[in-house]
Amino acid sequence: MDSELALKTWFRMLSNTALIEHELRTLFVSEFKVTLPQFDLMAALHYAGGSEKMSALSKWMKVSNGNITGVVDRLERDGLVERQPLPEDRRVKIISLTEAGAEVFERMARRHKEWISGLLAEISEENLEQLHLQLVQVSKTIKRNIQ
Amino acid sequence: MDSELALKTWFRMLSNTALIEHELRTLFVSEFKVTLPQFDLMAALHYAGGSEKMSALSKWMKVSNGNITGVVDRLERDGLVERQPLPEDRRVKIISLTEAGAEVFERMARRHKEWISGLLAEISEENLEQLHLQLVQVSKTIKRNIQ
DNA sequence: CACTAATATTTCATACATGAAATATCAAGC
DNA sequence: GCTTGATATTTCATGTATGAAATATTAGTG
Repeated sequence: MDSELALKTWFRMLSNTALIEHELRTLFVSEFKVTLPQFDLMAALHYAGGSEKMSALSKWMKVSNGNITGVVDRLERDGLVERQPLPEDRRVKIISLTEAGAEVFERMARRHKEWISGLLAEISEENLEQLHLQLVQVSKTIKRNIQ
Repeated sequence: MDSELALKTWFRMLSNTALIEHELRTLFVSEFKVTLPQFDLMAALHYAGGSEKMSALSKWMKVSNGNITGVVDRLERDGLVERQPLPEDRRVKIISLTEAGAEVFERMARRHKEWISGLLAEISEENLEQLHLQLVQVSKTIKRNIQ
């Protein structure tokens, strides 16, 4: 196995990801004053049907509990999400999108999709399909080699 | 152009990168007590021939000046790099790997390559070659669409 | 030579990110 | 009912990250 090729491929994957992330962060902040982690958390809430426990967010987003606390703090301060108690278990906090948060999220999700497809626009459907399949394979391989 | 496919491909690229980065971070910290950004900075110094100006590091690593200051502070504290003045321009600081830093870097670079090729081990040479080529194309496309 | 521009680095306020410790609550078994 | 252990969240110390302001120095211009 050619470990130089593996390394080159990894560096390219890393730099592509960094480029796109940097661009997305800039766009989100300038158009919505929302950071990427904040958008990710709102997306997690959206796909969970609107509300979720702190611990479930932490697991889903694969970040630490402490991290979620901070991101939710700032989103709450900005009126995009709210914390509610769960009567039957007073340890739990339920986080949900506020009305304003849900409205902003819809607009952000639409723009996000436009931005991504804009960045990858000139890649042919066929190539993109093939790339996606390969990335799925890579994902399986990595997961096998990590556990 | 299928923007759902573009989005799926992006998510897969992002999650693969996050998985590998997480694994590398864990391995670097447990085996060398060095963080990923610290390794990256040492790698930049190594490939620059051993020493470099702060501003050149910032440009090369595509991070802000303030960030470089902090990473260098901690590497200096741990004895892996040192700051030296440049007599002919007293604004400049030259950062270089110490003897200890260079020695540790050699070991880290070797392990890094082993880890990456280990993670991607079961991917055939042919598939890896193809993936690399596609990622290079993606890189060109993105850069065209960002400027 | 004095003034202004530009360049190099650090400092600051803010926001992530981690893992470990602290706090609060619940659940199970005696 | 009380202890013990598990679960949920927050707090803390540390290390990235950004962009803007502050500082120091150099270079260019009248």
